[in-house]
Amino acid sequence: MKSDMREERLRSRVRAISGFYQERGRMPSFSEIGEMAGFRSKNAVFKFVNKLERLKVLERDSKGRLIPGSIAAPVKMLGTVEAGFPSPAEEELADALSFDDLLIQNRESTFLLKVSGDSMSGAGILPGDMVIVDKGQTPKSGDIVIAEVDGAWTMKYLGKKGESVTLLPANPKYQPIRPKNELKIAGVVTAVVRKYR
Amino acid sequence: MKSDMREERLRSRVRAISGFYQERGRMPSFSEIGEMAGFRSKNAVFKFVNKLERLKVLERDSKGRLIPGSIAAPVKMLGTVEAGFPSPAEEELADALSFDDLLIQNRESTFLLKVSGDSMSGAGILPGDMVIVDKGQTPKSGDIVIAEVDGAWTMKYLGKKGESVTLLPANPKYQPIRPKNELKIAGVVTAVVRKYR
DNA sequence: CTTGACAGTGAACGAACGTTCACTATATAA
DNA sequence: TTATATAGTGAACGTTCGTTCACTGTCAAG
Repeated sequence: MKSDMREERLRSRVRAISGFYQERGRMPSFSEIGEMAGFRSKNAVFKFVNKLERLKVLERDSKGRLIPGSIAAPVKMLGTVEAGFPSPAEEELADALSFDDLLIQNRESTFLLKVSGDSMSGAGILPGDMVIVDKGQTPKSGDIVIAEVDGAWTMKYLGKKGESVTLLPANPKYQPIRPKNELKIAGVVTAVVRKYR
Repeated sequence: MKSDMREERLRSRVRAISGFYQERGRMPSFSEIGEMAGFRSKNAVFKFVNKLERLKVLERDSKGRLIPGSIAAPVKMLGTVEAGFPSPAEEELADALSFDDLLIQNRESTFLLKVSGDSMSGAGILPGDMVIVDKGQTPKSGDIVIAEVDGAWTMKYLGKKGESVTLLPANPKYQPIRPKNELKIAGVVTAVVRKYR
């Protein structure tokens, strides 16, 4: 088929722009797009950009300047493990997303902590993992929180029953903590990230 | 102290630029920076930008155009859980990083899968978690892989002993799999992400 | 065979951009 | 007190940007 070639050419051009944005953190100018895509005319770029806008690959902000559309997102979200390895056709349909957008709600109040100790290993949080902590959220019962109890910092489940508050480890080796004096909750664990290589 | 005020003003200006970049995915122009920072003169912006370049907050690419420096990274990496809640002073010293950069080595060959089933729960990978899979990496013994065995897709530890290959679950409920015919490995699990809210 | 949509060339234009120059006000240090 | 760096104003300038117009070649459908 001939339209395959056209589509492939479009795709590779989008890949070039996407790569440009990923590498340099800014959108290419029209002339730069022209170079990458092999246009001699700026007008060709202009029409091309309009098409990409229609496809939501690119967008424009309120000032009319180019900003990334779907190309900003680095990975594609696909099915489940059982569904297994996706076909190229399925890949096209998948949403792309950025981990930064996915995992961070409020950038100012969020930070990262490295886990040491195995007191939460029953909850799938292992030593060496990173936890994303939001200090801006109100902790609810059942949340995993970073708390200061009697001078020491720990990560535990927060258990509230009426007025009384308990900190529960997710490992039977450790005891629940019923804070004697005051309990300072520094933040709520909103996500866990583990890197293998 | 008086220099505190200056530093705070600088900081809030950097925050404004950073926020602009986070929101719109592009760097502000000089006049936009001027508006945000409260400059009436473009030259003030020019000098200000030069300072930020020295501080590596901003950089310039080969074409001399502004690209984000340290402000591109959305979260700060701090100490361990035991170290606990960091003081503002410590926060300044911490490296900022982006999850996208941290977790993805090759954007083209990487995708995301949702975990179903508890066969890897012993390794801290629970149902509902997301695993980041790189189909471009060569699987080694001990890696967690996505594999097709006799028609079905699973996630397991890869065990190699000489010539023989075994797929090992991380849950005693399940049996190791010794593939009868061929074994297709679709990719290596490079990271796990779990979101709580 | 024509008609129209698509893909691209080339030139022209105003606006916005980043840079530079000359000058002022306010602090800090000698 | 006199320098000297820092922080800012305001105007001018050349460059590059995105946009637009008129035109050409190519393919598919009527």
